[in-house]
Amino acid sequence: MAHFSAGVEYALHCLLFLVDRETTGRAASTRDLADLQQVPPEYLAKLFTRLQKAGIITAAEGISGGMRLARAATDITILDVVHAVDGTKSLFQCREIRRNCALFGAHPPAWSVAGPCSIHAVMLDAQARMEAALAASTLLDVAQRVGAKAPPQFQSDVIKWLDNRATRRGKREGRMK
Amino acid sequence: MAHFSAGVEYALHCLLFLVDRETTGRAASTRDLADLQQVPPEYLAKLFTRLQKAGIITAAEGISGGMRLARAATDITILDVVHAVDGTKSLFQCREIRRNCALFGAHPPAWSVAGPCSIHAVMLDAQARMEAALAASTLLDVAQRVGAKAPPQFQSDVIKWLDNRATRRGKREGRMK
DNA sequence: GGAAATCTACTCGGATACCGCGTGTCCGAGTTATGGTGG
DNA sequence: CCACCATAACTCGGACACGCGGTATCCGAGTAGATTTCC
Repeated sequence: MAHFSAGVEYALHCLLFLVDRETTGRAASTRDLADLQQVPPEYLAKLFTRLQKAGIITAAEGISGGMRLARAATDITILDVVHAVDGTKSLFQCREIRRNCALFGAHPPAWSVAGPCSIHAVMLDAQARMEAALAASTLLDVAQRVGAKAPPQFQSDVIKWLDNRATRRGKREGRMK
Repeated sequence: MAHFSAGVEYALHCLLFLVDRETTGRAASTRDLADLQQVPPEYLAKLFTRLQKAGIITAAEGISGGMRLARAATDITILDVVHAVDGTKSLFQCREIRRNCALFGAHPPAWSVAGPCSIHAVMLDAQARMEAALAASTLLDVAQRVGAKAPPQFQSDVIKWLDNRATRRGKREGRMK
């Protein structure tokens, strides 16, 4: 399958909405963000705890709690989010086949295991270039590219949609004042 | 787990031995290559059929058959092998979450799905840089780096080991002339 | 001694079993603002 | 009118079920060289 999990995609899309939401200062709950994008709410909640541990978002508990960005959107790279959600897993897991050569017997000679495996080195280089590309774009970069495609009122529509759901919380059924 | 399968590692290590073997011109059987590196023989055989379909190696059938490189080692990149074994799978599988926005209802507007998803675009760029790195090193590059670490007689020892196993094929037990 | 049959080991391809991990769900615990209630 | 309590909805964390794909194994079919057998 793909190297990056579905959780990375979920998290990134949510964070893009949080970037827009930064202007108003209001927090957004995981349930509302999940309903907004039709993704499983409990699964999303689990992802957000990882984002919080990584210092990308801050969570407010209680009935009017929710998530907001922990630092400026220019200070959060795509790589940060990937690492927070998926951990720092590597593209290639070297099994040190070089030490299994039948000519060596039980104990491979020192020269054969000195330094990194040459195949592994190529893969590590490829991974480093990939991560450099992910570290080069920030949340704000992507959010602006999305915002440039949407019509002007779309962003405020989303803000209204989230605010509407947030303000009718805790109210008794049908007794909104 | 890791993005590149274990098959990629098996195949690359085998191909490195085939590079050394190119000088003598003799083919190497998958069974011998598997025993040389302690990897499962049947699994390796399956990998080699994929490498053959990709035009990386040629196979000779029959009792004294085996594998050899289909073209020069300078003409086979690491990316070629990865694609032959794992197929062209992508780092990131976009699920088009952008079209699931609750504000859209059943049919998302045209502007929301125009062009590639912005998150997907970042991932595609990262993947392109990774693949460029893998396409930059050839089998010969890696083989030379391995050969530089090994003592001089090691390469000939491997050739002798493989030749020894190849020549005692088809002979009746204990009746080698 | 030479031709035919047999045997061995190889490549090739499909079917299948196993198992770990990603994905998703469920549940309980602790927390905070709101609405209702009693003094 | 004010203090207090119950409720709703939130975050947090662990446990668990499900399904897919990577890994590995097995088996049968076809092929080519070495050996044996037979004329």
